[in-house]
Amino acid sequence: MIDELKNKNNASDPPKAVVSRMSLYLRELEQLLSSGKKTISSTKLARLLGITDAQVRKDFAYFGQFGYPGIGYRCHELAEEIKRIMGTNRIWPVVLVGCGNLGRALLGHDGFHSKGFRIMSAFDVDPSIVGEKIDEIEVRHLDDLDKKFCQKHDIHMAILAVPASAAESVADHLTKAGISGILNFAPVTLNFPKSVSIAGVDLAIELEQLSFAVVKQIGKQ
Amino acid sequence: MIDELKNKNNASDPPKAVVSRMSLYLRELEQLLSSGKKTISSTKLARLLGITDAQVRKDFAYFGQFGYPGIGYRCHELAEEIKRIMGTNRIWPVVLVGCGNLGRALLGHDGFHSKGFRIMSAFDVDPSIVGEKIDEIEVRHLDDLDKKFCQKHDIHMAILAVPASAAESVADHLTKAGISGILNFAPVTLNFPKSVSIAGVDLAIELEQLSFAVVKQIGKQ
DNA sequence: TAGATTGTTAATCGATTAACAATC
DNA sequence: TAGATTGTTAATCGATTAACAATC
Repeated sequence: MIDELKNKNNASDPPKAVVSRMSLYLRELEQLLSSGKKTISSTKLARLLGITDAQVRKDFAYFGQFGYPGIGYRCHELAEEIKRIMGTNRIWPVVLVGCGNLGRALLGHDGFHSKGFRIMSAFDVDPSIVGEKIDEIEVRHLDDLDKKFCQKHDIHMAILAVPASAAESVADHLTKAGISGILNFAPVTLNFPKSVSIAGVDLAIELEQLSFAVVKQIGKQ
Repeated sequence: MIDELKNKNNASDPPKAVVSRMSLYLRELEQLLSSGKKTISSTKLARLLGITDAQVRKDFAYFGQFGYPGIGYRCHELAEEIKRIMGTNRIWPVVLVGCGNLGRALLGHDGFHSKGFRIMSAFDVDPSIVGEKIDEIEVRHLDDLDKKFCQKHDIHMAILAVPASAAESVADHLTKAGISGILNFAPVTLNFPKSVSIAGVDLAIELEQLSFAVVKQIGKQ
């Protein structure tokens, strides 16, 4: 049936919300492992995340069968499966573009390292910053970040921490260099073909969302 | 039980996804305004965000009627309405807890300031950091951040940039001080009563999500 | 007016939840 | 075996989209 084909084709393309929760499951599993837990049930994992047990099982079902009826999930095994699914069962070299306030903090961010992301080079266009050494990494000029560089160093991802006004043109530069994943911290929408994946993090918007919730909360008092 | 029913039926409680898009609309409107645009149609606004025009109109409909048939939306007016809805039509004093690498970067983050968020005080527990001055702000000991302090300075929100291991207990401290909104950068799930709103930003997870998309993309080649 | 565009209703689509046979 | 828990199907719930009368 046509519907069946549609469903099958969509099955290899899990909903964004599911993929997003996979990272949360992994984060909990790492914590469980570090506290010595060997197995976990969907019910308990769900409670940790404030969701339903059915959702946990359904989410995993998009990718395979990882559990043991009567037992639950083996934490280590499941964590490894999720890493494989997410593509974080390897080391990813990453570049940072924009070495201002935020960029510098990201350079030294521990969390990246422990998930296997290695910022192996940093770039800027400001002559007063280019050549500087930050955390053992010498800042290079953005011009050096070209197709040749990305191929040589197997670079597929960039962290973009430039001012809003520069974001679009720098992102364009990155895609021309062959980068297909951009973590964008500039407060702008980047409209690119879907062969380039863009994750946007707008810190001020996060606070704004909190403001909405807080106003609602204060109103209740 | 009655409260639960009320919440479910409460039309004044728009979906999270809608609230999240309101911030994106506002961001686009500010850009349109700065480029001199006076009005914008739902179709054009939708195109800027890669969504449908119907969704734009439906989203606004949760909060009221802001458009003019035949004309569209007046950018300035709509921006002001969204600010009012989000609660960012005022200045919010905010505190920062955790003055490490990331915390320092957040202290000087321009984006917060332009949305009206003012980090008016910073806290830590490390004796080698307490007393230090960062960006004109003296770091105080977390013990000083109590109910009295929050009431005196009208503090409702905190930015949490402490290590994962400390996050839960510090967040607990914050809620006891009367804070009802926490922007959490620690890579842990914080389970709190819903009278406390928590927005979590896990930078490593953002890269992990990108990894998933990039692996898929590379596979297609 | 004629063309443009909103606000809203109904239809569609997708995601979550409940239930339970299968399994260990 | 008995109790626990998965994987999956069907039901429910919610969100998005299409369509169009109302409006400027």
